[in-house]
Formats: sequence, C-alpha cells, structure tokens
Amino acid sequence: MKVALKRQVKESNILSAAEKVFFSRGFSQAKMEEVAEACGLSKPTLYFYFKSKEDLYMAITYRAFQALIDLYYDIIDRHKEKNGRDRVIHILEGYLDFSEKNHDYHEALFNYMGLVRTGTKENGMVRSVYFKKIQGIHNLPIDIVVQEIAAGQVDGSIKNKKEPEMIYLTAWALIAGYIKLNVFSGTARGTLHHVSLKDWRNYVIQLSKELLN
Amino acid sequence: MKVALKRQVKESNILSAAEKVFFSRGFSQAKMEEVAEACGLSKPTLYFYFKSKEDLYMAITYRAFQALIDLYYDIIDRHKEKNGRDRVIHILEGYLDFSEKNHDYHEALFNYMGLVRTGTKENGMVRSVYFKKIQGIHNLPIDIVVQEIAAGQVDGSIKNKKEPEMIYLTAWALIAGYIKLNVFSGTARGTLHHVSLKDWRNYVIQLSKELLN
Amino acid sequence: MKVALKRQVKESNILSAAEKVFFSRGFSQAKMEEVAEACGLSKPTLYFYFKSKEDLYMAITYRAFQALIDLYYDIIDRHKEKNGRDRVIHILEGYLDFSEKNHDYHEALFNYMGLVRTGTKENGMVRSVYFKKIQGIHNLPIDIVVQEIAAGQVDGSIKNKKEPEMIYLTAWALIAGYIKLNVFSGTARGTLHHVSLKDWRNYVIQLSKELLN
Amino acid sequence: MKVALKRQVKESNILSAAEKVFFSRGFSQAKMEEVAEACGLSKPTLYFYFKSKEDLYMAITYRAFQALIDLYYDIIDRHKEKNGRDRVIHILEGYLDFSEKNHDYHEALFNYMGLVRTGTKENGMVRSVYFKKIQGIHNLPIDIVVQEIAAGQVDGSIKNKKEPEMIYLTAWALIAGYIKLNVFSGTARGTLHHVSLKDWRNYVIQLSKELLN
DNA sequence: GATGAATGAGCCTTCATTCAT
DNA sequence: GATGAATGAAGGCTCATTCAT
Repeated sequence: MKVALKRQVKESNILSAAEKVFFSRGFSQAKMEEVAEACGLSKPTLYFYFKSKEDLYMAITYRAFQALIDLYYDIIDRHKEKNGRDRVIHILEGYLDFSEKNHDYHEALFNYMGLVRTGTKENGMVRSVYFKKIQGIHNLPIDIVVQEIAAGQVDGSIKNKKEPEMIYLTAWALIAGYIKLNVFSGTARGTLHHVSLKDWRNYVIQLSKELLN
Repeated sequence: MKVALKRQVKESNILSAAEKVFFSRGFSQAKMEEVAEACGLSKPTLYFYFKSKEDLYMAITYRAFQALIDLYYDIIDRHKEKNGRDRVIHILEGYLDFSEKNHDYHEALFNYMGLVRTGTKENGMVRSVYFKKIQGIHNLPIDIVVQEIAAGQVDGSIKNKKEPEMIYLTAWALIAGYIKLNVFSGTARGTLHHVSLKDWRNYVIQLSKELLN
Repeated sequence: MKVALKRQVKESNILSAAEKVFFSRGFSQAKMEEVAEACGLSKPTLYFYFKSKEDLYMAITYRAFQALIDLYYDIIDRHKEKNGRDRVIHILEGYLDFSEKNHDYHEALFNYMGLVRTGTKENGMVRSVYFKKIQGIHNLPIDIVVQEIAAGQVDGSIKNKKEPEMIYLTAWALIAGYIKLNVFSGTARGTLHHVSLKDWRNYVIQLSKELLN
Repeated sequence: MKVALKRQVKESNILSAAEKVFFSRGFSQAKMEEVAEACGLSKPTLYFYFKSKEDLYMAITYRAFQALIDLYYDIIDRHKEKNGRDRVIHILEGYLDFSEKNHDYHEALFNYMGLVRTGTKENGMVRSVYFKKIQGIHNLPIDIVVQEIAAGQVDGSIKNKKEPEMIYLTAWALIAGYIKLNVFSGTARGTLHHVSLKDWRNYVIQLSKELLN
C-alpha cells in the first residue's frame, strides 16, 4: 500500500511538471529532456513511470477528464436540493470557469476527442494505457449534463422540449466557441474587438440560460 | 508577366500539395520530403519557392484567409439588394459551410490567431513574409460582418441593439464551437450522441438567426 | 571523482580522434560522422560531450594552448638554474620543435588568433565554452617568454636592450615564418630551393640567438 | 580579338567580385550565390566563365602571383642602375608592402603552396587550368630575388656569403612571420603587446637589411 | 551569352528511447 | 529506483552544379 501510494505521488509530481512543459511548448515541441529537468529526475526515470511521451500526455489528459468529472459531481452534489435547471446552469458556468482557468486541460480534452475520431492504431497515444482508461469515462461529462437536463424537463424547470442531447451540444458549442475565440484576446487586454470581455462573457452565459427556456 | 504568372502557378501547385501533407500529418509531423514528393519536386526546389517549412505553412494560412474573405465579398455582392439581416445570415451560413468543407483552413485560421496572441519573435512562423501579409488582412473577415450587422441595425432588419461586435463574436463562437464539436462525430456517422447532425446543424443556424432578433 | 575522471578520459579520446579528422580534412571539410567513426562512437554521443562542431574544434585548440604552455613551463623549470638568455633560447628552440612536430596545433593557435581579431559573435567558435577558456590563458605563451627576456636583460645575459616584447615578437615572426615556409617542402625531401632544410633550420636558430645579443 | 578582350574584361570583373567574397568569408564559407550577386550575374553565367568554385579560386591565386611578379619586375626596372643590395632591399620592402596591403593575396599564395605540397589529384583546385598556369610561374618570385641576391654578392654590395637561396628564405620567413603575427593586432589599434607596430615594422626591415651584411 | 528553375548529395543537429551500472 | 551514457532514425536546410529555354 505504502509503496503504491509513494508511486502515485511520484507520478503525480511528474505529471504536474509535464503539464507545464507540454502546455507551454505544445506536445511536439516539448522535449522529454525538459520534462525530466522540470521534475528533477533523469530521463530513464521518467520512462520508468511512463512508457512513452504519448503515454505521459494521455496520463495528463486522463487527469483533465477526472478533474472535469469531479467538478461536475461536486456541483451536482452542492445543488442537489435545487431543480434541474439550476443544476444545469451551475454546471455550464462551472464548465466555462474550468475551461477558462484550465485552458490547456480543455484543449487536451478536445485533442483526445480528435484522437477518438481518427483513432489510428499506429498513433502512440492510442496505444497508451491511459487512452483505454479514458475510454471508460469519456462519456461521463456529457452523460451527466444530459441527465440533468432531462431531469429539468421532467421537473418542469426546463421548458425547452428539444432532446436533452441537442440542448447540451448547443450550449457546449457556444461555450467552447467562446473559449476558443478568447485566443484572440492577447495577454489580458480586457477587450476583444472593442467588446468588453466581461460583458461578452455575461452575454454568453445569459444565452446559455435562455437555451433552457 | 508570363514569367511571374508561371511562378504563381507553380507556387499554387506547391501549396496545394503542401496542404494535403500538412493537414493530414499536422505541422510538426509533416516532412518537407513528403511535400516535395507530393508535388513532384525536389526539396531544394521547395526552398526555392518558400524560405522555410514555416513560411510554407503561413502561405497556406494566407490562402485560407483569402478564401474566406473572397467568400464574404462574394456573398455580399450576390445579396447586395437585400437587407442587412439577410446578408448577415448568408454570411454566417457561408462561414459554417466554409468551415465544414475546409475544416483544415478553419483550423489554420485559428492557429494564426494563436500566433498573434503569443507572437514570440523567435517563432519561425512570425518571421515569414506571409505572416506579415496576413497581418494586413486578418481583421477583414470580422470587419466585414460587423459592418453588415451595423447596416442591418440601421435598416431596421436587425432588432438586436447590442454592439455589432458582440453580436458577431457570439454568432462566431456558436458556429466555431459547433465546428469544433464535430470532431467528435467520426467519419460521417450522421449522429452525435443520438442527435442527428442535420437537425443539430439546423438548430445552430436557427439560433444564429435568432441572435439577430 | 571517478566519474569525472572517466568523462575526462572519454573527452580526451574524442579529442584525439577529432584532431585526426579535423587536421587531415580541414575544419569545413571534416564531418562529424567521420569523427564519430574515428572514435568508435555515434554522432549523438559526440554531441553529448561537445555542444557542436565548433565547440569540438575549440576544445582541440584549447589543448594546443595547454600543450604549448606546459612545454614552456617545463622548459623553464628544467633550466631554472641557468640565466635568462639560456632559458629564452631553450624556449625558442622548444617552440620551433613544437611547431614542427605539431604543425596542426600551431595552425590551430593562429586560427584562434584570427578569431580573436575578427571575433564576430555570430561565429559558432566564439560561442564555445572553450573559446572563453582559451581567452583566460591565451596571453600566457607570450607573457612567459617576455618575462624571461626581461630577466635576461636584468641578469646581463641578454645584451639587446630593446623592449622584451619586440624582441619576442621578432623571434616569433622568424620562427613562425620558417614553419610556414616549410609547407613548401613537400613530404620530406630535405631540401627547399636547393637549400638543405637542416642547414636552414640551424641558420634560423642561430639568428634567433643573435637577436638576443 | 575584340571578343576575346570582352571576355577578359568580364572575367576580370568576376574575379574582382569573387575576391571580395572569398576573402571576407573564406573559401569554404563563400557561396557561389554570393559571388554571382557580387558581380551582378547569375550563377550559370559564372559557370560559363569558370569551371567550378575551385577554378575561380585558382584564377584569383593566379592573379595574386601575377601581381607579385609584376611588382618585382617593376621594382627591378626602377632600380636597375643601383647595386644588387639596393634592389634586394627594395624588393623585400615591396614584398612587405604588398603583403600588408593585399593580405589575402598573400594568404592565397601560401594556400597554393600548401596545395603543391599535398597536391592530391582529387582536389578540385589541382584540376583547375589556373593551377597549371600557376605551376609555370610559381618559382619566379623566388628566382627573381635569388638572382638579385647573387648579383649583389657578385658586385660586392652584399657581404653575406651564404647561399642566396638561404638568405632569401630567411628574409622571406621573417617578413611572412611578421605579416602572420599581425593577425593578432585587431582592427588598427597600432600596438601589439605594448609594441608600436610602426617601430616593430622598422625593426623587421632593419633586420632584413642586416641579413645582407 | 544569359538565366530561372531544378536537383543530388550531404551535413549538422535533435530527440525519443534504451543499456549498463 | 535511479542515472550517465549511448544511439537509431530522422529532418530541415544548404550548396555546387546543371538543364532548358
């Protein structure tokens, strides 16, 4: 047990260091050498804990999924007394927050989705154990929200009678697009094409809510 | 004249071949060797026309911008008799179409936007002549639509009185998010999480229109 | 300790192999591939020990400087009981010997001097750590002899009252020129323009001595 | 005739441009591209006039030999009334002057000498027509001076009874060494190790003269 | 004579990965 | 567990040289 725990801690440290490197340089430009330096270990030690560069990246992605899922469960738990609409709204706001604060996690999630689509077996990523692990949970973020939307439709708090999936996809698209467009706003200028980022953010949230009406 | 034209044709051929390679493998994985083969030339000849790998990629991106801008001007021209709202709607549908059909161009556009944000001078991309060329036109796609939205507000066809920029950004976000999420739908299955892609697409377009109300 | 030593030995082996290659082909024509083969290593391993081709060459030059300096100190030590004149003569003969036997080291020394003069920062050589190391010792060979000449002037064994530096430079020029002209004498013919190389050598040494009178 | 002349002029222009490039970058670092630009021609045109890069360099070297020989004949002619010693002194001073002003020609001369020694047939230089042309005159600079020294010994103006060749070689060595050491003196500082370059130059000339006593 | 375009051959350097200790 | 040392396999780019016009 102790040993397993120690290993987990070590892996976690490595992942944290690896995140910095992968997220700042991008996957292809990141070097294992840098990762090793960043966590104060030697390259062979890295390979002792993770099979390959791709394995390391998938482990990070796995973390990202876990973080998002944990967040969703946490939000639902904190608002279990409220109606479906409220829970969905909190989740959407939570997702927006999460994506803004962990922009790179958000990207990792989408990168994984791209892998699933074109999943070439030759891709080192797909061969990683973590890829398989993610496969087991990758629908959860969607399923959770879809379920809450359905609940809202049942309890009457959500008037929109379209399929919960479509409602979710659309809200997701709006928020994901908002996040993506933020690449335009350089280093914290606060405006994007004369638009106050704050105002825009509120508008996006408002529209998300309206989607449920 | 003749000579300059020949060169342009040649460059165009190279770019077309390069697109295939860059878009299928991704920039870092793409090899100049492959590009050379793809267009039936030798590597040095490639370098005769384009200074570097990055230069080649930026030339492709320049093409993407041009294609989008041409499309916008074309749409506006074809609907110059109509009111602002109609022109905006046609543009948004045109953008959606363009992004679906030229998914990689769409990605190239966003990649460029990322460059502008973090524009490290050391980046080979930023040093390319084509980067500078793009800088001269990169606001056009936005400006054009914003202008049309404003026209619609003036001619009364667009009721939404929010800033044209914010309206555009939001519509853009929705569509860009829609495109991004489509990575999930594998090779043309027609559904995404039980949702008919066709239905969803219509819903997204409908919402874009409602945004103008 | 042991480890550091091992590394030094390895570096030394590489340098010896590199010398052969660089000196036979010349720097630009020499290939890292050849150097790698010459020392039974792979190219990446070469780069593990030396940052670049230029770095390797500067390391060789550093060796050349060390060898010459060691020689000078050794000569002085062996003749510390004698007067200044004798020591200077031994040093000059030592230099001539050294340059004849290590013709390429001699060239490397002069090549370095050229670098110092035109030292463009862009030059890979100048960026090498070894270049900086050499900078710390490159005046020693001169300073040592100058000091001995001064000593000879003080102890009365050297009558020439000109500045020690000028005396040294002149002796150095004579010998360096002699070495340089020897490129003419092909592979050991023993004569150069009807002149017995042996006789000429003696004449040069004799003149060097007379310079001190 | 006219045509041949035109060609000579063109070749001469190319050579002048090539000299700049070869002398500033060094042979290996010099690019034919640069030479072409420097003389406002295209690369193929360069190759129309000179077989190869090496051919071009040997043509330059041929020029250097011609320049030196012309200088010698000119000096002798201007001082034909004087005795041998005077003519030799003027020649030596002329050589020193020439080497200082045309440092790169001087180097080219020595580079050629090195080729003669190790003359590998595979070397592109050796295959050049100009190499063969130089072979026909490369002894002249030496022969001329040797002959004058002999004349001086006969007319009694030169007391030194050593073989003229040895006297010449020694004077040459002294001067060539002086030139070589000047690489040390950076961009015109006027001193070299506290020694006034002017003083040192005079000393070297003085010693050259004494060599004839 | 002149040149835009093309290329074969090569070279330095990098990097994920592994061996031996 | 950990690491210094080693490497196979590339990949971007350069350059002397030549073809076709």
